[in-house]
Amino acid sequence: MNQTSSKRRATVHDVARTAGVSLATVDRVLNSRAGVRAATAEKVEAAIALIGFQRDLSASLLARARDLRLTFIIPDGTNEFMTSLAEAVARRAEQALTDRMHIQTLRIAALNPDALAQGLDRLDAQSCDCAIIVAGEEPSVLAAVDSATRRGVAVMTLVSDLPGSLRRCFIGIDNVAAGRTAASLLGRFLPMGGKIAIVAGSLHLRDHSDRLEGFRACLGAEFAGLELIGPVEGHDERPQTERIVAELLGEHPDLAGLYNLGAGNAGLVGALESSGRAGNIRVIAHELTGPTRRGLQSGAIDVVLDQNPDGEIREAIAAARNLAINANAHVVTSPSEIGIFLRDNLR
Amino acid sequence: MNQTSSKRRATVHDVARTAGVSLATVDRVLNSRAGVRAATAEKVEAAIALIGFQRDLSASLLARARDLRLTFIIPDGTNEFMTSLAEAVARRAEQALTDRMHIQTLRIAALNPDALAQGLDRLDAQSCDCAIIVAGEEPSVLAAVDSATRRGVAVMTLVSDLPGSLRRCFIGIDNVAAGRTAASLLGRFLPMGGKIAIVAGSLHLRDHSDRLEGFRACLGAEFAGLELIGPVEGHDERPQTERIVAELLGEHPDLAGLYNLGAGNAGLVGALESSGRAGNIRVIAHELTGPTRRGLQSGAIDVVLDQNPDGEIREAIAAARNLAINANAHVVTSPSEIGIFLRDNLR
DNA sequence: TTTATCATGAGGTACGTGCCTCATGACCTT
DNA sequence: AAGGTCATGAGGCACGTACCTCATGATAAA
Repeated sequence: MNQTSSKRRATVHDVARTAGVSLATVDRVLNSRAGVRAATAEKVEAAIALIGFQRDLSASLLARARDLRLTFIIPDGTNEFMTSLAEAVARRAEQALTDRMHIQTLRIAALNPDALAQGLDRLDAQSCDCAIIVAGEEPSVLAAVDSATRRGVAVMTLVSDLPGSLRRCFIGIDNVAAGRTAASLLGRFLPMGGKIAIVAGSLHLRDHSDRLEGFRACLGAEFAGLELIGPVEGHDERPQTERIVAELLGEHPDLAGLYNLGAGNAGLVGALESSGRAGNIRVIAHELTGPTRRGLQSGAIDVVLDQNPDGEIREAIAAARNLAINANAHVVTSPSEIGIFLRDNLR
Repeated sequence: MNQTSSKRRATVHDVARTAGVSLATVDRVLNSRAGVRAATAEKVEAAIALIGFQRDLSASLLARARDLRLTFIIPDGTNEFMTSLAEAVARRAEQALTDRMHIQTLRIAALNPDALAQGLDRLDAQSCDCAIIVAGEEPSVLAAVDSATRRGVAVMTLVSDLPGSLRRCFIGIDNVAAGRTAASLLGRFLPMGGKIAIVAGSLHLRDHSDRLEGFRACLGAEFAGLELIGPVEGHDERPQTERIVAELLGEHPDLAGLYNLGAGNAGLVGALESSGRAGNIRVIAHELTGPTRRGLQSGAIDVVLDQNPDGEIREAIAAARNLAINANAHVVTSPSEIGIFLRDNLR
């Protein structure tokens, strides 16, 4: 049974006493100011490690009379998932004020790596402690991430990762697992076999290709009785997706299942409903947004795999606070949970 | 586009100036100390509302040189879900120290309302700001919750709610929705119909009866081709559950699906595996624990519906902080997300 | 040796809030 | 009118950290 331990939390005073130096020196080390010999700095570091000192972030922010400043950079445009991400940020921003955090959102033209890079370039350590970005893997973006990191602006990736960069951590789901999950559900939904079509946004997007990989692997290994059609690309846009889904439906009157691993779900639902076959085909899509929600309600979509924007934003904010406490800590973030929604557990 | 607003956050000084009173008076109102006329207090309240003052929790805790103290009361025993809840609390407790929160866990004999009530009775406002409890609906518990609330210890319910009490909020999933979700999945898994058995822990537990209600409603409305057997009760214990599942399997050689809405999943998996029919029956269970995880891996269980202990604990802590900022605020908490796990998206 | 440079210590103020003491003046009671 | 009660104001100290100035002593450069 955990009893209330009355052990006092270690403070800078304790560090000073343990290291045998003055408060001023501890302060210089903690805030990496000049004027400390390497040997002295090491004594201080050792004392910190010994007594397990952890900077009190709140007191620190209070003393500086400033907030922790986070900047979210989220693609602008018609993608409903990005909109809901931005909304989740906004919701969280209010409460965060209470914890001395100032959260700013930048919407930047989707699929425009240079615009994103410029946005990152404009951030400086004086006005932003941490940037959280949703970005594709492009050279100019990678360069901007590394440059921002070196300027003292920590960068975290959201939804889609940038493994080769200096980003401090990634917040998002395991998209390979998401693809496997879709396959595993569809496989169970169709115990007698049949044709399954795959629709993607663009296979140049890492999350999309990861989902495809997982989907194929699981289907091949566990549900050999299913025949795969596609993938065909709808570029995450409503009209294109509607057109290609309509074509698929026309070409395959016996289509049994459909997996849309990208966006453009308004088009997907539109095509299904005007074909008159909504409800007769098992359909799995991604991201709980207006169109997918309506699809679930009407029965056109069976299952939606989701990223839970609110959870990811919370996670991102928590990670940013940890970074602020210990700038060179290795931040560990486990992939967030994949949300699975049916009509019956809509939130 | 949100630009960085340089508006300063309102402080007690601003409240004093706006209300035309002194700092001391504002302080007396804020901390409900005596010696303020009703009319004056109202002026202060009005000023607070006008300028949107929010107490800075961190500074407040700092000034009092103390932590926010939370006590989790979680049933002790063999129930693996409760263990994982307690583990989630422990994980969170470390990080919480950074935010000046001290988290204590009390494990109390499961299904023992009087022990729980005594535990609550022992908490006083001097040593505990908020209690978060997992409790069944019993008169002695309800009384203890109300008494604790009146003593100044806020109480929140976790997993299972106590609607009639003075508890400040409930953190948990919508169990009726969980039941509906199970039915909806099983229905899609068995498009050709068949027999489905229901196993419960005890229908006197509110969460169990809620799940049953949702399951039946959805099945009746959408999947009329399925025949329902049970519910039979296994009292959340391994041996009893194993026995009754073995009996069910024996009596129904054509069983197509099984829904265990309670615990005791080690017994469920054991019975399925020793019958040799694991994998041939679609099985849905609750709570991602050791046994259900193994069941998913081996294929004995198809889907696990989960409460996500970590998420619920985080939610509870956030709600407790809000309560601390504004003791008489109406805390709104939406039901947490129902986690749905297959072998393919295990975390 | 003298001077410059540097590492370090001592101590102050500030941040927003809680909590304390003491003084002042208004009102009520008799 | 004298004494009492009560609401309120003024101000200080504390919490843990940041950041500043100034003094002191050590070491290196001239």
